[in-house]
Amino acid sequence: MSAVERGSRRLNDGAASGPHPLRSRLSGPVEEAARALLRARLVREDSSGLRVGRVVEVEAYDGPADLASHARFGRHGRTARNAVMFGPAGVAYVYLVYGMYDCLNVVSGIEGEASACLIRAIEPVHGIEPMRAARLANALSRRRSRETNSRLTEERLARLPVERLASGPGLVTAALGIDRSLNGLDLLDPTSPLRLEPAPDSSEAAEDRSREVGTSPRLGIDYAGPPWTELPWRFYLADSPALSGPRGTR
DNA sequence: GCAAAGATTTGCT
DNA sequence: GCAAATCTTTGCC
Repeated sequence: MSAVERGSRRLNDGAASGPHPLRSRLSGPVEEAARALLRARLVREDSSGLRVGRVVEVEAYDGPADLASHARFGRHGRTARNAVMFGPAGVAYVYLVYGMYDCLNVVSGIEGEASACLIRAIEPVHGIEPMRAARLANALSRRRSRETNSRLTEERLARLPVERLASGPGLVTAALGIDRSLNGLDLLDPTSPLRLEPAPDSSEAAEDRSREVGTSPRLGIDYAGPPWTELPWRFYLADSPALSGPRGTR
């Protein structure tokens, strides 16, 4: 076997690797991409170990015509920030919102389309304590926490239920240690330090598949105006305790 | 070069 | 329930 052939095989199962199981659906219409992301595993592998979450809430953003999308900027095309949105499906688009929180999107559709899905919440599956530690480090890095009472912040986070560790777009990135340095990363590459994997073929995943999908308008996009504020482009597993809140539909 | 606003979260009233 | 925190990006002068 040549080095190239070895590189095209999975490290652990030895089977030939075909196209990524999510690639086809992520390359389709953005609503289908959003539904494909529900139940998928978001996997973070770095110096603090392995962290895995089940995607339970996403929002679809449909390219430059969608006035709620960052792809609408750039009168004559793309801007420095939204450039990766115009790339192929499966690329990470990470941006800073409100000067404080990083948000993770998965680029979808075909190249040049610039549609993407915002990961709004995950249910922690593995690496709970590293997630909690990352949330704490993130909270303490903010001036507000330092000036008020870091002891209280610490105690609150220590008691925070597992399903609240990543129950919002800014909390997903905090729990998994995701920032803008990961912008442009290929989430469909099984060797990426941040990647997407299909729900495993197990009884646990069978339960996942029976969970109902709910939809609602997207949150926090009043600036876009109708019809964009009305489209039911937020998708979530209806029974999840990890949905974003308190503003979210719980 | 400058002003305005933002795909959020938290803590206090 | 409301407003502050915080800083990058964008559009316009």
